[in-house]
Amino acid sequence: MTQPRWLDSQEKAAWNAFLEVSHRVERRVEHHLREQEGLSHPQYEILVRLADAPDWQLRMTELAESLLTSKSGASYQIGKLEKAGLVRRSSCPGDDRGVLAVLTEEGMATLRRAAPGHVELVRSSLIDLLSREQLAALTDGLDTVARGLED
Amino acid sequence: MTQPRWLDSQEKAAWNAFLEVSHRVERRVEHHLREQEGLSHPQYEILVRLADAPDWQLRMTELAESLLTSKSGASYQIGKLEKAGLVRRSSCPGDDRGVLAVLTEEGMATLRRAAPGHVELVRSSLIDLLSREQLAALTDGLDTVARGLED
DNA sequence: TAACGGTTGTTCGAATTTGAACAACCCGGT
DNA sequence: ACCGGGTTGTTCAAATTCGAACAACCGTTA
Repeated sequence: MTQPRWLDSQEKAAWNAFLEVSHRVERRVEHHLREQEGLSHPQYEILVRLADAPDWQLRMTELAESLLTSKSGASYQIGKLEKAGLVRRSSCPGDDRGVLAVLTEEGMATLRRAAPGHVELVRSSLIDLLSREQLAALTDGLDTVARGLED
Repeated sequence: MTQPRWLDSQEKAAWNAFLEVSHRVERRVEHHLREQEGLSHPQYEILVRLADAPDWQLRMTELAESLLTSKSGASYQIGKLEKAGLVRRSSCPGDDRGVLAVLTEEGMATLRRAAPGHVELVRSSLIDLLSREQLAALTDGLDTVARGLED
């Protein structure tokens, strides 16, 4: 077995900073959304994706892939949102296996109510902490990584 | 109420890239470690922190803060690692409330076994996907954010 | 049309995380 | 010595996540 290519100090710093920021930001967002509207971050993301989708609806599988989560996880959260009246399930025309998650008016209203506070938190957690140049450079790096990780 | 400062397209791109990369990388690391040595990512991080600490030991609270997790979460994972023989609990000299988590020889051996594969995954998930300049810029941005988020 | 492999969404059990509650302990001021 | 506020680690219930298993359905092929 060949010698592993250990991380040098710069690479270690990059990895540690990445892990730290990921966790801290995720934690902040989670707490804030919970206190604000009683939503979890996954639930908020579901509302956003449905609001952006044509007719406010998406197939369960599309939703799960978009959220980078498991099918069962998506099913669980949609169940929660359905009980809360923010989303309803609908049969899928042309495919009896399919299920459409559809945003309700109440779901859209909740999203509109939560969005300003959420955006402010995103700003204070990431965007506004960086200069325009830093933000552009960060995005460039993250985009490159995202492309490299596509299956 | 004033108009919220919505994110422009560049800011939205930054936020989305950040979320996507966070999730994808975390998912990759989790799966890889699980298959490799049967460790979760939190467990691996515990072993790393203990291995770096003087006498291979840390107070439970120090550990929890270092991991950016809750005290109960740290307690749970230390319990798992203790059952697996990779860590042992020890009383804390000079403070009867305290508990020291101590890395065992077996724990260190497991870490040494897991480290090369983990480093390779970190490279293929982030480090090696970027040029030296991109990595430096990414680290700069993340460090700035980390400083801005410190409590 | 019957059969086949592939897809879709749900359900289940197991694992994990969190915050609150709690008991035990520490320490500075009285 | 003794409060009284703060700290420490564990336990608990609740929420969430995942993958495997499953039943139902799809489209293609024979």
